[in-house]
Amino acid sequence: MTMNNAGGRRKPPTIHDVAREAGVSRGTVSRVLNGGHYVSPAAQEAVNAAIRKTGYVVNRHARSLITGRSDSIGFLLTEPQERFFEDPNFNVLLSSCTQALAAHDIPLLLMLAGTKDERRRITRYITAGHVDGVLLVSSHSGDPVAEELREAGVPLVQCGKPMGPGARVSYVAADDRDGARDMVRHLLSLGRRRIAMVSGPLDTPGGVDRLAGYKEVLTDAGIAIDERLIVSGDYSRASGEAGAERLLAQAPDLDAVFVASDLMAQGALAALARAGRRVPEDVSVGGFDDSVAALEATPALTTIRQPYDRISAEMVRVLLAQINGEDPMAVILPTELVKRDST
Amino acid sequence: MTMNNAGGRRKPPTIHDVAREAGVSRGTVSRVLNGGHYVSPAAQEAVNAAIRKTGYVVNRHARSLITGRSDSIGFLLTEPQERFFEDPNFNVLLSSCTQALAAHDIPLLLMLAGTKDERRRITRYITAGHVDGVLLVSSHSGDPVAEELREAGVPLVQCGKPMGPGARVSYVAADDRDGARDMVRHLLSLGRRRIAMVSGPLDTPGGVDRLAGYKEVLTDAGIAIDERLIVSGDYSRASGEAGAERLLAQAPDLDAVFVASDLMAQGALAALARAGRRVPEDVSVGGFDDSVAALEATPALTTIRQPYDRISAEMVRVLLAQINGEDPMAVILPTELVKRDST
DNA sequence: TTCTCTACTGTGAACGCTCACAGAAGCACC
DNA sequence: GGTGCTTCTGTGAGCGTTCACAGTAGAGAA
Repeated sequence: MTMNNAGGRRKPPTIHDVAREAGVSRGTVSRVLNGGHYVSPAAQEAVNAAIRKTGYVVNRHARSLITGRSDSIGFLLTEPQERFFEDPNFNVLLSSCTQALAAHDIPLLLMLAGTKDERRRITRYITAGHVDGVLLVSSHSGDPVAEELREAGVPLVQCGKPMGPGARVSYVAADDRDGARDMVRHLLSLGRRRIAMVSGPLDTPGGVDRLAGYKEVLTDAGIAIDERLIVSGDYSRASGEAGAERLLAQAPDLDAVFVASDLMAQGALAALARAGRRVPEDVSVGGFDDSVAALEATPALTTIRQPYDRISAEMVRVLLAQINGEDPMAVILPTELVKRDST
Repeated sequence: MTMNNAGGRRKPPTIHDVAREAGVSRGTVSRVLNGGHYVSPAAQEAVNAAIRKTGYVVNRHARSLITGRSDSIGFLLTEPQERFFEDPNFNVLLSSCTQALAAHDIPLLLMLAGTKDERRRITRYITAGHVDGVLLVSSHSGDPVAEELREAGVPLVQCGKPMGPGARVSYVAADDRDGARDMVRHLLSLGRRRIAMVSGPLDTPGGVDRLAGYKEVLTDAGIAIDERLIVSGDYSRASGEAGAERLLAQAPDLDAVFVASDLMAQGALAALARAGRRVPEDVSVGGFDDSVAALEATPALTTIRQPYDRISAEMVRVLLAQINGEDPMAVILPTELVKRDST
């Protein structure tokens, strides 16, 4: 029935047109549009018919001007774009956030701000009020963008723990330290004693916490920390490969490697295979994330599962709460050890 | 100097506050904001100082309400999300579109509408006027979303030729048919005569045109078309692998395969290797796209380069022109044969 | 002087919507 | 018959901008 303005040139109908068509006032149409409370069934019906007939779509600019809301959420990624495409975690996180927002009928806008220039443009867009809140993903979590948005009063939830101690910013994260503890305990239970680690970047809480969990369990077990058994990478596959090579050179007697991400673990497996070490016979390998990278690896990776679906759901919940005026909060979710063939 | 509203609770300053602070009228502030023509240097200066002092940011909702513009562009992808992450072409297309828009200081909003539900939500968001125009990427190019947006009068440029014949919708595409011709001529020049093809989906113009180019060159060379040498896939790696296996079964005497995408070609190479065929000695393999998949393949793929940077630039140019009231138009760009190790 | 032109500035009226308020109608209760 | 309550409806104001228009001042030409 939307036979009009096929060319797209004519002005779209306004709430006024709908009101006239339905024989009611603007107020009544507005009430129907926003939930339909205190509207008689007859009026309800008439308005809906008029909307169908005119092909009316609400002008969100006009609405936002009054309400101060845009009813949309931004998913902001400040990583370089290649990382976004390389790391399967983003895929999972993105689709589960989309799903969580779908329950509230809110569209998700993806914003890739890998370059400085783009970061500026996107920040301006956000602070102009085009989205009600932001789900922020960035591994460098002392991110200036986060600070800028927070200062501008934009509701914000970060994925992963931020670096600074007392920053009043919401975040949702898996319990990195506890996950690391589980993995190292598992490796110990297999009889391994020369357990190496490829950690994440040490300027991020995720990198620091996983390493801390590793050291804690070893110390508790009476095993001295050997710095030759520790290197760090940046979560990319290539850095995992390089890290494992370094470990093999520094500590050829290692009998297990705990790698702080599945993608890095893939690289490490490649390096071990090249060095002639059999996994899991000679060396046990543990990953972190439980992304598809863990399943695609040969052998399939034993890893620590990050509950991405729950993380997304919590991020959305916290963000919406904050949009409604609640205070920032932190949520830490438990991880789970997933045993496969690499240990 | 933006010391105010750190908590984000106080109302942001309006153009009125700036005007008062600078001792001028709203009109003058507005003029400074929009290019600064017909404003005295003194007023210019005063307004800029007032903006800095108050931390004023223009309210885009109010602006958009009047101008009918939002100064942002949507990049809409109606593919399933996995495909987006798998196919390196999207990465390239996306970043070059971002770059092309950056020249106009326009932010790009990425919208992934893989599911029907999400498609509805995003379509509503777009038709409500939240973006000025849409760059649409979808291989199923008779896409109902395109039709809906066109009907709603939203400026739209599609990447790749749309399916329907006379639809008045803008698009930018590489010359698929000509690219295919180049590749098949190249294979012929190497002395190959049993040239097989893994085409794209035959319900898309890209799939059809590349196949047409293949048939045309063979026919011109006096070689009869053998249907056993032709299968089709969906551009994914897996479908390329399956396609090559089918070809090997149907026509074991093939001496070349032209695969309609690099990603599928990767799969085909895997299948050929498993069957013990050496590339390029026993079988020459040609791809299409020249994405990173072509370089990552072993051996490196000879392929047809799609000029993604030019495609993006043209998409943006055509879209902006259309936003400014110009008529839809089609742009076809030439491809280029890139010789590497697989032929 | 007077007129015209240019450079600049201020003002009211929109843009399309929501929100608060006032008012009407119907019903029940004392 | 008044009073209070609930359900529904219409109206005016206002959100923060831009835009068209009117108006001022100064320079140069007649």
